[in-house]
Amino acid sequence: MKIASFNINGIKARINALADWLDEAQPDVAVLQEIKSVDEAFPSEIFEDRGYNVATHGQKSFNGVAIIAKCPLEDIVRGLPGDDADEQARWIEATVTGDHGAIRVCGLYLPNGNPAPGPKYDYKLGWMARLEARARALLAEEMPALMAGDYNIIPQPEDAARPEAWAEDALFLPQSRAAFHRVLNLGFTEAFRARHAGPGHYSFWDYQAGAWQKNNGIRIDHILLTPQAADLMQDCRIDRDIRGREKPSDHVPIWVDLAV
DNA sequence: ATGACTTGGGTGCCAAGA
Repeated sequence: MKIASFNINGIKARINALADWLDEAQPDVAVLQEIKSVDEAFPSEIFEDRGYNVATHGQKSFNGVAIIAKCPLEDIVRGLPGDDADEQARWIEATVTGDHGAIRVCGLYLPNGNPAPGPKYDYKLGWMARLEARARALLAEEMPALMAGDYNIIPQPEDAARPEAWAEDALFLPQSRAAFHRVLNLGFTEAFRARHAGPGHYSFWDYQAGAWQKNNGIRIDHILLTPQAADLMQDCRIDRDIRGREKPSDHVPIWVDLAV
């Protein structure tokens, strides 16, 4: 089962690029971030025409996440637990079942947090504390599960072409990275790093200042696997070339192949 | 050191992104 994550930076602006990617990559499941659409306006037909079931958790203008799957989406939950006052649509999860069993799939769009320090950074750290709580509960289930999405975290210096440029940024501050590693160290496997070592692997390139042409990228889209899911991993890749296409998102897809 | 792109809506500019 191929499970992908893709921050599409606006569903309306990405319909053609997204349709092309779906036709080629053929993920069985995908979590999408930054749909920037309310649920009622989400163009589900481009997915349904290709045999996907769709669940969205959107809001007006900003954020918004979705999950699509060629199999049924069961037990859909919208919103990250822990703060009933949080109105930002950044979390969705559902259970999908393949030929060899079920897996819980969580899609997330972690807050950017800039400028730091400030209220946006406080929100990021608070959100990550809630993520840690949900992560602990997932591990306690002792079943195949994953948390995939735009984490807005550069885990290590090798995950940025120019780490010095990010020293004061909310994506790379020690406190941000520590919060990410606290979640990871609960017992998750970071799928990409379990299979690919070394620098030069990125999932985001800024639209500005020729970042793509200079390969000035960062790796901020991640897939975290529970031990039961990690045992099933067969592959994990970043679809880098997507960034060079017509009207691209500033992120590219990352995906895992699991023997589910 | 600074600039610069792209998106959606609060529209002909603005906030937000990372």
